[in-house]
Amino acid sequence: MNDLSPKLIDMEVLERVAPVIRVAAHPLRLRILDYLAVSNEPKIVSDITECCGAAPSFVSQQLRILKDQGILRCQRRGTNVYYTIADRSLLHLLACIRHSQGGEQAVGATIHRGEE
Amino acid sequence: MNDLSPKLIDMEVLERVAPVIRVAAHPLRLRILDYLAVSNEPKIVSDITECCGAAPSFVSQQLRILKDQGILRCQRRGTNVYYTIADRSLLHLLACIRHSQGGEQAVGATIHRGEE
DNA sequence: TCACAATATCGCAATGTTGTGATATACTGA
DNA sequence: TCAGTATATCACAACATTGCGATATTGTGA
Repeated sequence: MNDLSPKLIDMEVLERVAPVIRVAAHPLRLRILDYLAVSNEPKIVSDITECCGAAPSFVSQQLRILKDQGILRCQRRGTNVYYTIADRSLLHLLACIRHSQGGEQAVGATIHRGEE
Repeated sequence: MNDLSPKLIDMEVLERVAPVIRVAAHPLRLRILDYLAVSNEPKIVSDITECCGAAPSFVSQQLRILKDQGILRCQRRGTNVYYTIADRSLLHLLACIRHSQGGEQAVGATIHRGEE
């Protein structure tokens, strides 16, 4: 009943954060992030595709979504395209998931907006 | 190229976690969670509705989604229904968002599956 | 019992997401 | 230049989500 609005997170902030969270809300995209995080180096699309066990075109689409959100960055070298994590926001989330694989799970991330 | 699959988070786990993250990927639902977290006590639907500035029917639907995922719990008392946080998984996420309102933002959560 | 307030559900149109297969583009080496 | 490999885009059907207004349900107090 009493007004808590000064304590609440700005609706504007929530609206900015929600799409980033949405990007993480898909098993395949989480897998891509996890793979790139564990690899700790740029990876080419065919490797990412293989580790996902999904159709290349679908993986490519998901890579684009992640890139458009600024989570990934890519660089072409010859016929290959290397993807790497550009925004480490969601890594905390992955770490939490990993640490709780049996029983309770965790999700944690730090969403950077703008520069690193 | 080399096989990192033993280090990767199980696809099964990612598939279980993704829907919970998805539930958080909406500004209104984040607002509801934030409001209940800050209030730190059960709140009735009309209060939640007011703090959301959305149509009652829509808020009610979102409350159901959160309840169905086990994030919220509710209890009717007379003509009112009190909602409260049942699963503190996503609170870490809210805390991270709050701490980074200006500049970089953060998302963090611990997803409990099953009992508290 | 009835009017009323609080909440929930329904029905629906608009929009977005998922996943596939076909096709296009970019680059390399022969 | 051409065939071939790697990646991206397109078109599309199936399905899910968003958000609203109308209607239903639940419980209270008169």
